[in-house]
Amino acid sequence: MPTINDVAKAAGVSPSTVSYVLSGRRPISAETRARVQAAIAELGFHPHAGARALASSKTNVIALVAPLRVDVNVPVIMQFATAVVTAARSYNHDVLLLTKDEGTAGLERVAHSTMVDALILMDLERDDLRIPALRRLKQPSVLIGLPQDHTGIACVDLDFGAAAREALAHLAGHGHRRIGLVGPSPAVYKRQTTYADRFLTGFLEASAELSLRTVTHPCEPGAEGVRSCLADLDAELDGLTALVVHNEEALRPLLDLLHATGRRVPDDISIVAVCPRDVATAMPIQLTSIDIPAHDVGTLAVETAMRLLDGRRVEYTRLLAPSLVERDSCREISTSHR
Amino acid sequence: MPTINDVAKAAGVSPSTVSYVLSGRRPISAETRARVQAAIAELGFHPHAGARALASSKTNVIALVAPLRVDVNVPVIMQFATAVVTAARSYNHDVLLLTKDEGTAGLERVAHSTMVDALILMDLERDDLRIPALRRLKQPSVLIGLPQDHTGIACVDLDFGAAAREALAHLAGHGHRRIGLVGPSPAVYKRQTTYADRFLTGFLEASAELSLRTVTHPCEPGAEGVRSCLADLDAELDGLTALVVHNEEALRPLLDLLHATGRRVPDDISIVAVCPRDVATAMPIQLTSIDIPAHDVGTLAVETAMRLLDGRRVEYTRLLAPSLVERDSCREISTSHR
DNA sequence: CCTCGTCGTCGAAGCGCTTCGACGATCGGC
DNA sequence: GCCGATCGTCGAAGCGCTTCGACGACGAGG
Repeated sequence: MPTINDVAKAAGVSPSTVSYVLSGRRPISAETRARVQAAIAELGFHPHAGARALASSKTNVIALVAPLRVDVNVPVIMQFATAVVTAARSYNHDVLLLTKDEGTAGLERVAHSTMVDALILMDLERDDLRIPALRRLKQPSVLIGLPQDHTGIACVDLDFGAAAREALAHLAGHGHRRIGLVGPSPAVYKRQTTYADRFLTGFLEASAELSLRTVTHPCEPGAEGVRSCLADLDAELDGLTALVVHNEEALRPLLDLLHATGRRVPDDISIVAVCPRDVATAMPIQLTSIDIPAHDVGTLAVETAMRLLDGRRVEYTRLLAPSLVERDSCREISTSHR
Repeated sequence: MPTINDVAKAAGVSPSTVSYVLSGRRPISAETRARVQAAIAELGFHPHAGARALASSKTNVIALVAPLRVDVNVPVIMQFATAVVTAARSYNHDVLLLTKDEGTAGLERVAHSTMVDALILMDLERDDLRIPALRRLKQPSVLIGLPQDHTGIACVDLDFGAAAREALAHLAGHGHRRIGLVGPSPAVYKRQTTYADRFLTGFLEASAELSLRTVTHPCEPGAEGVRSCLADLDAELDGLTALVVHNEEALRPLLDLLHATGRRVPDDISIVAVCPRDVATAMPIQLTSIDIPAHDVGTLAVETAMRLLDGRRVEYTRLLAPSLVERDSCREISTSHR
């Protein structure tokens, strides 16, 4: 492996000149630069990352802390990860992958040993124990999610409150007045990931504002969970004409169940789902849905980290506006049904 | 951030002694060791990764090159990644996540700049262009998959040939004689990932050995693909009593289709699936399946990399034996049907 | 009782890079 | 035509660690 000294000799300059050619931090004559670049290319020189990190205190690596349990939301997590890696590369950074279950210790390990310049975490809980630890690190962090007290730490997420409002507004605009919410599983609420609450709050607010009759229920996984959730919703409010589904894994069994019980979508019942685009379109009926913009969120998280790294200002809470895409699962309700 | 010098002063020893306490490469008296460790704990010392890498030429990081397109096989990829990260941590290594689409250049970048000690790649194609590049690197690599010419590079994978044989043997053992294979999508064959061929070859061999009547077909994604695949199978061989399904995403629509057309599983038709355990059990009917042991493969890949790193011998081709788990989708065929 | 080997520790060199200060050369302004 | 600023380059220091050789001290073997 050639070093910067080899390059310097080959180009007939000093090592520092090579360094300045590489970093552009000082003016170098076109002629010298060309000679140096030729030498670099010829020798196949790549600067030693460790040496660089040591001398410059920058690693050009960011940590991504992902929940790698084999979970329900695997596809979404993958999308986040993909977006983060891709975006990081576009800023000439690499990504070190950590699992959530290394917890606080893992964060401190990579931060203290200067393996990374910044951290991006996903799947934050309401009172996430990692947050105080994060504050103590010298590296900046960006959260994908919105825990309770995130003062001083940048957060990026979909605006789930607005998403709920948009879902209801859409249905109300189509004449629906009696609407049920199929929520995430109780486990999600228990895990205290705040998006569930934010969605629910938005849902209830919009329901009140629009004077709707609504009813909400969490939904256990599996066909049985869906069955009982729907039964509960029906029991608590009859004449439901629409469902908002904030539970990816419930979608499929829900559609099966509706089909089996002869309730046609959208003729008898309309549905707005909150899920990634591809899930909405992979269903037997194309679902009108509010996208979970994992790609945008991941990219934005990286951008934010980069701004933080070069000392630019950032907004500490960025909630992306939801966007509803109409497909085939909602229909205008005739006035007679209202 | 305290340095090794701070620790040395606090403990009243020289920096090299601290280093030897950390690495254990030279004997240190119990007393000194205790003093040093106390100083380390008190100061919260973590060795600087870059400095370490520079001085020792070891980074304690391995690269994981994953196909991060939003693909069909997302859950399996996640399982590989999880296993690799977890296993790597157990060897005190971290994982740098690269995307497959950085291609050869990405590999060379991280290898030449000494960011990683070893590489693990997944989703290898038959004549993968990255393989010659890998051979030129000074870091060892381990492949998850089995490309054509992998001389000198360690490979780890499920033995898909044996998996096919096991599936057929199981069905034959239950009296089935006319069996169809629902294969991966044509895109998979086109992509030249060899597992599809290995499975198919094993299937045909076993079919011959067991004197079965079999028919095989790739299966396009989506309900329509499944419908036409099944139609083709039925057309080419009537009286099918069993299906081997080597296509995760086809499972769901296939079961729907069979249900809709009144063919009961397993009463009218038996099924053996090749898919991760959790997919098999998430279906409306628990599927007898051959597991894709992503966790084991990932762990083994890391182990192999570690052996390579400390110069121990490894088997250059490790194909894990498949294991079939009986669930509810196969039944003994009565002799009258044979 | 002397020697040799081992144990425990130290000091110094060096890993490959960045960056600061210095310095000659060049150039524009008056 | 002279002075100060700017440009382009160099040398050296130093980032924090590992590792090699050296060296007392000490115990065992003859």
